[in-house]
Amino acid sequence: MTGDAGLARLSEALESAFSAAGAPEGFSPGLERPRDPTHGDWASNAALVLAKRLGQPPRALAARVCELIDPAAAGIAAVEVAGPGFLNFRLSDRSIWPRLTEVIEAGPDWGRTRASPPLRVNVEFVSANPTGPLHVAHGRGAALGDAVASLLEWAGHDVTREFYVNDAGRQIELLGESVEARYEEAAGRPAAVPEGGYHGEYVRDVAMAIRDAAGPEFLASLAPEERRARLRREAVRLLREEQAEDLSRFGVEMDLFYSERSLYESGAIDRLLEALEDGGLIYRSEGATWLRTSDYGDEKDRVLIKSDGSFTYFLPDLAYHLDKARRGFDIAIDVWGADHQGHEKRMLAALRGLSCPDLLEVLIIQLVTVLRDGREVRMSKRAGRFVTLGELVDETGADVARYFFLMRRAEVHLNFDLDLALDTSDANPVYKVQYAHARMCSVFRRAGVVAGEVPPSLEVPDGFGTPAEREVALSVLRLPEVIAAAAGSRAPHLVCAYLEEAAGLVNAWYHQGNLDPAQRILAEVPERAARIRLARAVQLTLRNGLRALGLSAPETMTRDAK
RNA sequence: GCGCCCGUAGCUCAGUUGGAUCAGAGCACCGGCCUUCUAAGCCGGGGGUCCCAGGUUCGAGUCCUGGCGGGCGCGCCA
Repeated sequence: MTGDAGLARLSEALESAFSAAGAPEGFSPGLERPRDPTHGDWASNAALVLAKRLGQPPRALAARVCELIDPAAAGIAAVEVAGPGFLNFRLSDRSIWPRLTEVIEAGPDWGRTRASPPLRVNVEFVSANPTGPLHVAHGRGAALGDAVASLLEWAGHDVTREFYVNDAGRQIELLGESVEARYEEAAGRPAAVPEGGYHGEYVRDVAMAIRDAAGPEFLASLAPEERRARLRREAVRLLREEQAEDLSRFGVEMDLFYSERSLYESGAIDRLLEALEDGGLIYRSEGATWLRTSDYGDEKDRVLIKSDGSFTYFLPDLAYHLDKARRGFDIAIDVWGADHQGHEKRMLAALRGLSCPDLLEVLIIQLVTVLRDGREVRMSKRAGRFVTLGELVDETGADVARYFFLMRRAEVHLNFDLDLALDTSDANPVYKVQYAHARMCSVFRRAGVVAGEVPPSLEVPDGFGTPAEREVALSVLRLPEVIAAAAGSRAPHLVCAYLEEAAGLVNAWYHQGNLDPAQRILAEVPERAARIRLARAVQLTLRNGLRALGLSAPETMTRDAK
């Protein structure tokens, strides 16, 4: 829960040095991590930023700050002026070890930070129509939404995971008619799936399941209207259950499934229409009722009530989003597929018109292409032919599928490479990270220690045996800031990149022992206890990083016989 | 035609909030090492006009403008 205490020390020492050098009140020098390790552990460009204001050459200013900074207070071993006026800092090894102690003490909470202020955040994702199984695109939304939610929790916010169920409206009617057609067919009566209806094989399965559960005589005894209503209701219920089951197997647990139908029943839609009427935000034209979204940034006004009297999708959806504000959420994050991108402007505009300008944040995720043997696996929703999320999880496992969905930014088209996903070597980034974690656990078993009982702090060693060891230690310390940054920018892929890098450093460190047995973690040398503690710190870091993304961190992994 | 997203190594992509110490990773390829602290590795190497052209700046892969190329969306469907 601590953030980075070592960085805070350096930051304070640097600030007071700048202040003594004549920096204006309230100036806080920036610190960043240089890409090039020869530039030290931390660097500041503050002298360049201030040079003009203070009327001094950047290098001279930097040199002055160099003299003024107190190395002991800052926890640094060296500071130097570089290039046009950068300050490069090298942390002292003695200041790093106590921070590893903090990592071990934090244990399962290592990586969590406190948010100020903590916000109530609603993350809405998947929200698939209950008209069929979830497919791979839903999987990407599920992985991303759940990971963003989790990262926000790790960053100290209060999060609700929510699925909006479109259990009303035209698509549900079509589903009911499609199921009815399959039911009639099975009874030997001629019937056809309606125009725009659902043709997938699962529709037949659903129809049969309902018939068998209710008893064929019972359904046959109902009046046609009643039977259709029942088939529709039962189909929605079954498909919702199936979706929830698929999500659960994928490791996603929703806090709330919010029913669209409930908005009609609670009167929320009527109240919204009244409020819109009173506010003069709607008008009638060509027999329809329109919302003045173009007054608030949309390209054109949008229909809420069609000329046949039925509602568009937009009306209940708007009522739903207003309800999120009513329930007290500070932020509502919606995860939408690229095909819904056109709705973003109208929803933001409508909420602006209804005095909720800052509520909604929309994350648009681009499409997913599944590749097998380097070729695209073609999908067709109309023909009901697609890769379902369930099939994907069966084939790759939940961890692999989730990781592959998360490792790219949401804005880029995703190529899901099934061949790489099924590779169990370190070439597969998921296994690379999980293996590194399992290796550390193996070291504990070999040493006969229980991971949770590794003492956080014995005496602090003077330094690190090798540069590889030092790099691992510094990498470990970055977890909280990486998670907080990923949460802030709603970008789980930043955590993936970090974990892969950390795993690479761990592997390099570990494999040194193969070349030189004295470098093994468990070598009988004085450094052994310190190395076990570093192994524990890195194991916690990998595990908590994986968990913050919603993945597991196995302690043992069996490899398939080759 | 309009809107959103993308364009960086052979391939897949990172590059954090408006820059500096930014030409990067993984895979593939080539060369060397290891056969283990179980978990298919480790080290090194080649390879790039960061789509193009302007602009802002002391400084642009990053910001602005205009092009070009690709994806998606533009219903009183959801």
